[in-house]
This record gives sequence, C-alpha cells and structure tokens, in this order.
Amino acid sequence: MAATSEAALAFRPIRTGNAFEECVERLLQSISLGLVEPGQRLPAERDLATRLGVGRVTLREAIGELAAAGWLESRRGRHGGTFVLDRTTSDAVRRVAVPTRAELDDVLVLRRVLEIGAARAAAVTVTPVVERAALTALLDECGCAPAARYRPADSRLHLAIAGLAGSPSLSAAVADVRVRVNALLDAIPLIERNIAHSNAQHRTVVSAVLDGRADGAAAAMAEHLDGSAALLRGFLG
Amino acid sequence: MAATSEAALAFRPIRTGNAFEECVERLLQSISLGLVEPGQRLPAERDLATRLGVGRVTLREAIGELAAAGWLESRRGRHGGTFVLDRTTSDAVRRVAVPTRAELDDVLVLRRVLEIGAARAAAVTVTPVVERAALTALLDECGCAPAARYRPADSRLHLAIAGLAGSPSLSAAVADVRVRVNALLDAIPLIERNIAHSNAQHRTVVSAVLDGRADGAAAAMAEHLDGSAALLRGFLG
DNA sequence: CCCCTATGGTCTGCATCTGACCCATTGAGC
DNA sequence: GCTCAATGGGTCAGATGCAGACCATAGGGG
Repeated sequence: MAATSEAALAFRPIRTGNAFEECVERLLQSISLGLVEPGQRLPAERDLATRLGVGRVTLREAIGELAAAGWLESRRGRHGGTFVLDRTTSDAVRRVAVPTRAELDDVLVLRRVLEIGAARAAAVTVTPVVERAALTALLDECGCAPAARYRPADSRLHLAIAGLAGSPSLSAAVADVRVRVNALLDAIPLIERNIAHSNAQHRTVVSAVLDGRADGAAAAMAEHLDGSAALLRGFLG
Repeated sequence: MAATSEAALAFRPIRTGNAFEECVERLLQSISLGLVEPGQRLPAERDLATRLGVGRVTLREAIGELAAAGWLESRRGRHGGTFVLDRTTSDAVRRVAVPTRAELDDVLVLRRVLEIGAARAAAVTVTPVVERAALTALLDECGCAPAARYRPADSRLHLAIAGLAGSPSLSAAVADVRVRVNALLDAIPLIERNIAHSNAQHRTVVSAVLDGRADGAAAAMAEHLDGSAALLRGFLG
C-alpha cells in the first residue's frame, strides 16, 4: 500500500496538456485571479511569449481563442496591444466538472496547508509601515466590489498576503491552488451574507498579519478557509 | 511594486524545459527521494510512458541517458525491464549551481510551510493502528542507513508523513520541494553528528503525529527543519 | 522441443512547437 | 505631412514529441 502511493508519486504525470491549452489556462487564471484587470494591457506578444516560455505562434493561438470568447481584444499600431475586456455581462458559462469527493478533499487540504502557512509566515516577515497601505487598499476593494467582481478581489487579497512571505514559489503554489478552488466556487451560489462574513474575517486576518501575530493570523485564516470549505462540501460533497 | 510581483506571478513560465529533460529529472528524483530503490524494477516502458504523460520514444531517450550515466540498466526478454543500479560507488559528481540568497530563502520558506502544514494535517488525520508500523519501519531505516543512503531514507520518511494528510497534490508539492532542498544538501558535508540529531527529531515528530498532537507535530517539525535550514544558510548563505 | 508472452529496440508518419523573418497598422514626434 | 518606432498579423523551415506498428530477445509452459 505504501508502495502504491510511492509509485503514484514517483510516476505522476509530467505534462498535463499541450502548450496551447496551458497558455489559455494561464491567461484565464490571470484574469480570474484579478492579476490583470479589465482595461489593462498585457505585455507585448514577443515579451509575453518569452516570459511564459512558449513560442509566439502558440501564444497567439491562445490569445485568439480568448479573443473569440470575448475575454481579450487585440489592437494594432503604435500604442496597440492586447487588452482585457470587461465582460460584466457575466455570460461566463463555466464548465464545472463535478469534482469527486477525493478531489475536493485533495484541493482543500492543500489550500489549508498553503494559505495558513503563508499567513503565518507573512506575519513573521511583515514590515507594517510598508505593507499596511497596500493591504488595506485590497481590503477596501473586497468590501466595495460588486458581487460579479468579488472573486478576483478576494484572490488578490489572499495572494498579497501570501506574497508577504517573500517566497515566489510559495506565491505560485497559492495561485495554483486558488485557481482550482475558484473553479469549484464558481459552481455554487455567491451569497451576499457569506461575502459580508468573509470580509469580516479578512479584516481579522490582515490585522493579525500587520501586528505580527503569527498564531493569530494562522487561526484567523483557518477559520476563514474552513468556512469556505464547509460551503463547498455542503453544495458539492 | 505590487504590480511587479503580480506580473511575475501572472506571467511566470509555463514549461521549464522539454519533455526529455523533465523525464530525466523525474527519474533521478524518484531515485534520490528513495521512491525506487536499487535493484528494483521500473514499470514497463509503455506503462511508464503513459503514466508520465510522455511518448515512449522520449522516455527511452531519458532512460538511455541515465543508463549511460550508470543509474539504470535495461534487460530484454520475458522477465526483463529497467532496473535501478546500486551506485554505492558514490561517483555522483553532482553539478551544484551555487544558489542565490533569494533562491535559498525561496525554497526554505516553501519547505517550511509545506512540511509543517503537512505534519500538522497528518496528526489530525492519522489512524495510529494502521500507520504506526509503517512509520516506525521508516524510522528504523533512517537509523540504520549508512551515510551514503541516508538522504533517500530521510526523504521517504518525510514523504510518508506528508502522505498521511491524504492529499496527493500536497504529497507532490512536498516531493518537489524536497528535491530542490536535496540538491542543496548535496553541496554541503553530511556530518554524523547531525544525522544522529536528525534521527532524534524524527522520533519526536513521528511520536507527536501518531499521538494526534497537531501542535506538537508542527513544533517538532519546525525545529527539525530549522536545524537543517541553519546548516544550509551557514554553508551556502 | 516449440510456441507463447512480456519485455526492450526500432522505424515511420503525423502533429505540435519554436525561432526567425517580413508585412501591416497605428499614433507620436519632428 | 513624413518618418519612425512599437505593436499585432502572418508565413516558413526545422526541431521536438508522439502514437502506432513492427522486430528482437529471453524465459516459461505445454
């Protein structure tokens, strides 16, 4: 039995899909995580292709697909570029493959470990004088965002907290796991009351982080995540 | 400044190398993490290629490279296969690119978050009656292993603890970060006294996990990791 | 002894991906 | 108004990667 799980670990897949699909995914993720906002311009194709480590043709195919789906728009010329559209129409018909119980547990356990650990590490590392302004601004964005834009604002705040830990790899891992969780959250209703509750918990987390209270930050984050996990298990489990 | 780090996150590379190189890496990792042991047989090429998500030709090139380097040996025929060689000769001339201070911090912070979180989760999930035997066996392996085989035994124990959390994604993340840390550890001397110290800490961690003491397991793991981190920072930082 | 089976070894055709090159478009500044 | 620079748009050759078919080899069972 140990041998089975060790083999699963040793011989797990190297590549999940082709470069084109991964490009589409990554760009969609950047939008849904709020890392690039409506109206904003993406880096130039040549630059972006280099950063993503794919060929320009491949990147262009991905951009083309997202443009056709109404997420992006490309403009030529001197100050042209590829721009993120607003898409408030919320015609996002998300394909939400119903997750297995095992898949749900998998991603929720991973998120718990990563985000609680990141919050704790952030509290230890933080220099409040520098970070207070940024974090409170993100808190406000969460508070003011209309329901349709809540998820990206929420993600940005969480990523900012994780980023304070100072480990790019940790930030990337948190971003990846949030993408997986967001896909699940899109399958369940977004209730106004839950948003308010979340915002209160956000304030508690940020306050603990800024005060350097590691255990407090971890506990507050744990409570926050467990609330969202309970929602997911209730609707999907 | 926030925008910079967000861009770095959103537009980070999709693929780190080609399929062939990643295959070589993965197979080497499986060996160095102790997931496949000397004398053991790998899955048949067709099977392994499917699991890794690469073509059989690509996998064969990777195997060929490792065979040329003395890590693997292929035998044809009815009960043939690809076997892991012993390589106690320790002629492993590891290319150890000296890491930046930033890279060192990056990987150590990530490891801290993942492994402490995993140990805590393991303590909550564990069913001692089932797991006690497996964990104590791995503890013994660590205690008895000659210095040349210590690193794999150590890794197997850590991966087993992480595996108790029940999240394949978490296990994979721990495996990945341990590979990175092991590469650094290979660059510094392996001192007998440190091994003894590590083994004592291992016993404390396993005991806390089996008793279901989450905070105790986390604290013990933190102490263990901080010791190794201090060594790395001392030699490399 | 012969045949069957599970394995590594090899070849071929096709899809994908990449880097390099040139064209088309737009607006800013001279 | 002209020119220039920055950008998207497109094409092509070559490299890489992949699925499938087939061959070669060794051992086990009839």
